[in-house]
Amino acid sequence: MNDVVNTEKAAKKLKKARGRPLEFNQNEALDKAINVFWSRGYEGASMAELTEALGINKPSIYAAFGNKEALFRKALERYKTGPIAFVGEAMKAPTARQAVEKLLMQAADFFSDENTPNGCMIVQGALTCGESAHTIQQELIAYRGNFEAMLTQRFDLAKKQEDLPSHVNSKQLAKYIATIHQGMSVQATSGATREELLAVVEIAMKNWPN
Amino acid sequence: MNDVVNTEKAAKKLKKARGRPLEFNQNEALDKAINVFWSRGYEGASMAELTEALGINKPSIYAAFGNKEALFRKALERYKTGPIAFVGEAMKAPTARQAVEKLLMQAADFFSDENTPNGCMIVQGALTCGESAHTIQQELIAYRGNFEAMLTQRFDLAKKQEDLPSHVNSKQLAKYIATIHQGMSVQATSGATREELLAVVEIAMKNWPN
DNA sequence: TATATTTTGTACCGTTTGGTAAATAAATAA
DNA sequence: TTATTTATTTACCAAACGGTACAAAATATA
Repeated sequence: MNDVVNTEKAAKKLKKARGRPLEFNQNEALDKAINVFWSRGYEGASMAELTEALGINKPSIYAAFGNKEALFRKALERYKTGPIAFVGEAMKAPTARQAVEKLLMQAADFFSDENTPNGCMIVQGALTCGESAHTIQQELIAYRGNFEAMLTQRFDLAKKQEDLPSHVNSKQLAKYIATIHQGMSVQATSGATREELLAVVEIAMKNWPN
Repeated sequence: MNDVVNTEKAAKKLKKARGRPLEFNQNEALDKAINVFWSRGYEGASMAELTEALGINKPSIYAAFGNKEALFRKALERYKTGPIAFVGEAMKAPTARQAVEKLLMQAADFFSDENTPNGCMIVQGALTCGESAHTIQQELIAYRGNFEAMLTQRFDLAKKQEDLPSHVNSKQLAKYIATIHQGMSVQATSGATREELLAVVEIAMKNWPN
């Protein structure tokens, strides 16, 4: 039985849990939570609605995830590595221009996807809110800041590779792209179609530095 | 006394009111309401906070404005003709390019003004929300639609005046400008400075059709 | 002065909010 | 079997939500 030394985490996964087993899959529950927070925003999503969407009783949610704030955070983290994983992928394109084009075109698809809420959870999760949501609001601002920093880095790299001219200001260009991206999210939330968003991308890409 | 026939409205203004006079100025109260809704959003602004900000007791607010929804609508209407009156003014510039440049540069100032909440009330008033705010959410979407229609009209006019080339798609260009505008609002809400926003505007204007 | 009319302040309403206590159920370990 | 551990269920909590009843106060009219 005790033949190999395992890490605590591995042990936890291998050993069958001691008490009554969970009756739901945590990741599936998080996926459902993502959808509620995504369409309602942090404040607009009530625990009652979350409870019903997850199909789990409230005390089970609290036992598994902590509280509403912690649930949002975990949903957000999963949102980042799931639905919007394409963002990081797009950066790997050979040129900065291709990276941005890929990012924005995929965003147009993603924001207007009829199988998911429109727009971006990170933009509309808590743009404005009451005092009680202030922490979450700040965390989302930080997420958007990281997004912009990622773009800046990509452009700095492109300049080193002489893929972008040296006179380009990476930060300013990144903020411009982020602005388009966030504007597209607002547009999608308001009902803009995939085609409309793609037309916006086409115009936005016309002034790429050369 | 009854020497001239007045309209009902005029009569109401001339005749001294019959009962106890209002102890506050309705427009000043609306200005304070604008600030609360602007920074908190419709749902994030509680009647308790509004009551305190307006310096009026709740029953007086309800007597004067109806309910929270009606208060928001009246504040919004005043926001349109007050703080953002510059939007309509900008359209009067001699060329479409100048109109847009004026619009976005003034928006950069406005969104980052330290004397008022950051961003735009129409964008962040109810981007996402619970069911109870659905009507307000739709009304704000309509407001943004009107903004875009105004831009489209301006570009159509410019095409007639041969100020814009005939191949330009007015609707698409309008949506591009609206996207930038709304993205700037998100950026300002997240802490972007006037200078940063102006840099975004400069890049955005580089690809103006010629 | 008396009356009608309107606003104000206090104190309250039912509902919904996020969150939890406590008993029961389901599993493992001894 | 019995004890231990964990999850679920029901029922509940205080606080905050939007909204209002009602009496007192302030004005114009008669």
